[in-house]
Amino acid sequence: MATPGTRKQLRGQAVRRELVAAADGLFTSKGASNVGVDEIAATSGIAKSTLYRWFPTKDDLVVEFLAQRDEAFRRQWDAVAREHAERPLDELTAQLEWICRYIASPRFRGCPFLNTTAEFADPTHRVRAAARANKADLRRRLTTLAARLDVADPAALADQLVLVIDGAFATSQVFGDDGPQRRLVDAGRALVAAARPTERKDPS
Amino acid sequence: MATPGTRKQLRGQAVRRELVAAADGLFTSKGASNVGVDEIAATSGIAKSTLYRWFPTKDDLVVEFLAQRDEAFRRQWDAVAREHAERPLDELTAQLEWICRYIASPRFRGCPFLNTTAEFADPTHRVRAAARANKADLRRRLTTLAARLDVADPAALADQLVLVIDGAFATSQVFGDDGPQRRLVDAGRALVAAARPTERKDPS
DNA sequence: GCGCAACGCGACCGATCTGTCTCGTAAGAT
DNA sequence: ATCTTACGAGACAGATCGGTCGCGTTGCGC
Repeated sequence: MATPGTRKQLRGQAVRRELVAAADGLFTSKGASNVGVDEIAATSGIAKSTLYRWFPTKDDLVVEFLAQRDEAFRRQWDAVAREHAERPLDELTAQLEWICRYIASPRFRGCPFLNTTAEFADPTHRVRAAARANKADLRRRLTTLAARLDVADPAALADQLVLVIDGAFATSQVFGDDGPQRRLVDAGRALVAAARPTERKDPS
Repeated sequence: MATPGTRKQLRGQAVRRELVAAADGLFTSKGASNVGVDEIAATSGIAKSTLYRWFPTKDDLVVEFLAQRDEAFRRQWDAVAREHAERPLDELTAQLEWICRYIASPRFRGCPFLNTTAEFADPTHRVRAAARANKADLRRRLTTLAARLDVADPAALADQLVLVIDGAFATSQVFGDDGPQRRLVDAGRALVAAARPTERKDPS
């Protein structure tokens, strides 16, 4: 972590990044359990023995892949949140909009956290725990965001928003580009509107 | 299919059912691609050579597994629909309620159609097509149901309902029993309420 | 300039996978 | 009673998997 002094450690970190980058591409396009370690080594141009020096098992590589995806997700979320600090409804709309664009981007092949959860059947597996951490974080963020919208039950609204977001992730892989995920933003705003106590049409 | 005359053909159908039943249990608990053909043969008590007589490849068995799950899903949906023929909002609530109970049942290990979609990365694969058929059918049923609720855009509401349903399926595997899937019925009713043009609190 | 550690290359191991084949047997059709 | 056919048991083939090991080479630290 903190300040690697020597050049060798720097190079080591570069090797790690290269490995995770190659693994990310392959895991994303083919599914983590459908990618062999040899293929990752060949794609990254890094020997298999070197790979196993940095990641003792393939599962470690999968966990690191998810950790980096998780960090990217949180960074993107924070960046959007910063642009709509005082307007929670606008922030929610913006968050749903970039998720929608993210799903529609050609490189997207399904939410990596949901995909690995489906691939690894054992709920106690480390990969499942890594995926769960991301979704728990999303749920938490939505709860604090819902609390800033004046609704009766913020936790309930947050969970409903989790449903439409993960639903958009999941269903986008079943149908193509014309799937129900296009209604994500509308669905989110509809849930907020229904959760509002009485009035209507009043952006806060 | 139609009337197997001889006793031998009858026995053949029984063997098929036995195989699919064993495969269903294993595919559900461990994931289709994490189950070997030998294990299915051992569990069902049927020789592997016999298995390959009825299902030329393992993929055929997975497709049949999905087909039977699809038929069971449609039968359940139809049965619930029949009980609420003239009250579309009640029907939707009832449909979401049994899906919620279905997810909460101890044997449930994730929607088989979403699971196999995540496991088989190739969108042109037959298993993916079988899963897509089920979800397209669900989308169609929701569209006709939404059309009976007096909303401006039935197709839009149907897609939003697909999001919460598939979201409940997906997120239930990430979180445990206390996941956001508990809000499925509330979410569905909220989407309907928001899609209604003006009035409020009026069950039709 | 010397020595150590990281790297590339690739053989290798044992386990597991899908799918094939052989053979002995038992049950149904005629 | 005979013939046919489905079945069980299990060996077998060919491929792929995760992971280990040894060896030659290169480059950084001292």
